[in-house]
Amino acid sequence: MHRSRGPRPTLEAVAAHAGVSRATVSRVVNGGAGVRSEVRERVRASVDALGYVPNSAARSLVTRRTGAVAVVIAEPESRVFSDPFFSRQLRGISRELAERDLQLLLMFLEERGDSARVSRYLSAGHVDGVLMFSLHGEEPPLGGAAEEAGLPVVFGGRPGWPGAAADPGLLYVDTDNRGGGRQAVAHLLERGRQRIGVITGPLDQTSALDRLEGARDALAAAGAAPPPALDGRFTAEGGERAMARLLDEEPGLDAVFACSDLMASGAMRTLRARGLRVPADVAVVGYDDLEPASWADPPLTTVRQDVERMGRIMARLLLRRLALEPDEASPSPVVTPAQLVIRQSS
Amino acid sequence: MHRSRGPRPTLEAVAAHAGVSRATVSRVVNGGAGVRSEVRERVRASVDALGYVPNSAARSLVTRRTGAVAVVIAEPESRVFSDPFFSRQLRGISRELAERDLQLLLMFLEERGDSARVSRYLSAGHVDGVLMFSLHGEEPPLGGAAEEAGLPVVFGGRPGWPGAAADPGLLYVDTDNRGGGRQAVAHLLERGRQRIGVITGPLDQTSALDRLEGARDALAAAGAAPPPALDGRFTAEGGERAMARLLDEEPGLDAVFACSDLMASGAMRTLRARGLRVPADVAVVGYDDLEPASWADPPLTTVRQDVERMGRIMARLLLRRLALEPDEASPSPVVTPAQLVIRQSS
DNA sequence: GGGGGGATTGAGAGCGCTCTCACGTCATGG
DNA sequence: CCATGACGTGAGAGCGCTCTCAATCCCCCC
Repeated sequence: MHRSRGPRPTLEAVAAHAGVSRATVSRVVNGGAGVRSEVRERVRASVDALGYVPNSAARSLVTRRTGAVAVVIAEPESRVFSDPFFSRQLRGISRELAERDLQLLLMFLEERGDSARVSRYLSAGHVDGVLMFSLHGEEPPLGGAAEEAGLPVVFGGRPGWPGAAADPGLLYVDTDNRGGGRQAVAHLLERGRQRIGVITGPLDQTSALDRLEGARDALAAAGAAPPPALDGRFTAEGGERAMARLLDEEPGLDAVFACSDLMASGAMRTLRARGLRVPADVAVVGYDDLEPASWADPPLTTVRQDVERMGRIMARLLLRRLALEPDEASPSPVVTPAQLVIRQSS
Repeated sequence: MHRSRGPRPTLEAVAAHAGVSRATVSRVVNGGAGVRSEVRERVRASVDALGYVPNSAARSLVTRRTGAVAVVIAEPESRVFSDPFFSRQLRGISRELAERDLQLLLMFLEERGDSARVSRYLSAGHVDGVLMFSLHGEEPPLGGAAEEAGLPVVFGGRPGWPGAAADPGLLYVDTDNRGGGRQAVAHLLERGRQRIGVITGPLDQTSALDRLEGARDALAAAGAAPPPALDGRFTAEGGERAMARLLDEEPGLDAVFACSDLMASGAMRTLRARGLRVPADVAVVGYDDLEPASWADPPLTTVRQDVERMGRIMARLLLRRLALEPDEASPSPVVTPAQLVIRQSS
């Protein structure tokens, strides 16, 4: 029913067509409360007849709402996409936002100049709120810019910069990385492994650090010494190299906890290359439970986190900050559980 | 230098601060042409002092430009993210857009209702153009809505709906799937394989269809019969099942071309389960050259496509449509090459 | 039958910005 | 010395929408 071509119809045009005022059309378009049903139907008919769609710029000029939320990822896209962690989280976010008819705006913060660009964008009022993934923990990245612009922010993953822990207004969603690390190593201990190595991620990320801490917790609880640990940089190649060095440095090693499935896959490559059997000679536990983890040979024991749910929760926290979600209590950070999935590699 | 808190400063405020008119400030903010350098500097100083950032809603209300481009993916996010094809393409797109200071707006079109939502969003003038991935080929998905709203659209992948081929205005970027399929199978033939099976993707996607056609081309060129082909749905499980059926139905099978690496990984699982060696008993070629392809055991021969470049090209085509990129010739579809990467699985 | 009150509706004032035009103000050339 | 531009600047008209506020209408009850 769209009268196509020509300039898009405005409220004014619809009003004229329906024989009412602009205000009335506006009311109908925005829910139609307080308009006689007869008039409402007439206006709706005109809207359809003309193919009217509200101009969002005009609308948000006056409402100061954009109906969009930015997801800022301060991480190279390569990492983001090679790591299903983000994808799943994004899916959760996107689902949650879609339900509220909010748009998701994805922004990558990769190179130096990007920061200024993104910052400018956020300040320009394109979005109502920000979900931020900033994994490298040095300093509050764009938090400043966003907050200055009065935008509510929710972080994905526990922020690691100094003072973050002390900031009561800081909102984030994280998984229980420490608990996950603890479970992984406790499991290896249960299986009777004696010398357990850890392949960690970059320790400037709280997730990497927490998993290592969890591993230490488990060993400490069993009265064992802290494990030898090497950084595998969360990549397959890093895992490969770290495994090699661990084997060289710890001759009796009979188990390894790799803090990501990617690193575990690299580690298994090294083990295979050296003729070591998994799990007979060396047991391997990963982290993440990516899909490929189950294809590995042997299928990988790993730690699963409900990442999609984390995404949803992030979105929900933001919505509460935006006060779209009426809720009495002021929101606070959320940590979701991690769960060991036992397969054949351990 | 930002005077924070309080309402954000407007042009008016900057004008007052600098002692000039709103128009002059606007000129300075938008490039500063035609303003005496002395005045320009004064205005710039005021902008800094007040921390002025233009209100994008107000701006695009009058300019009818938003500075944003939507990427619409008519595919479940699960698929999108499990398939690095998209991620890389997105990276290319995002890079290209970032260089032009355009924002990327990612939208998934997953469930039934999403279509209306996205369509509404596009019509609402939130974006200047659309990059659309619509793989299932039945009908022009949102093309209608976008075009009706006067938005330029570039498709990722050759659209497959009836009449698409005939539409001269249709802009898309694709890889040479047919050529890739041809290379894969030609390679297997060169290796002396006699009975080659194909595990295809869903044939309602042009990419899947083209790869199969390519395989047929290669066999036809060698004077061989068309290959047995089964749909593996572009998933690892599908590949597993398809491989099993192929083995059952084609006893002498000594090679398989799986039209995606995921399916190849599934196929290899089946082969391993049946005690068949790769490549001694059955050679395997995949498609995509995902990172995990090289971790496989043995590392997977596959077909690589420069996906990131495809993304960049898509973005560039759109920019030309938007006339941001001055260019004499009217843009036309682009097909990028595919390249066989030989590893140990064949 | 008249008054009160709630439900509808319309008029109009902006939201913050861009852009056209008209209005100086100088430097130039006849 | 004045017409002629070129250049710089400001005034003001919207862009399309929301929202307040006042006007109007209708219905009910005394």
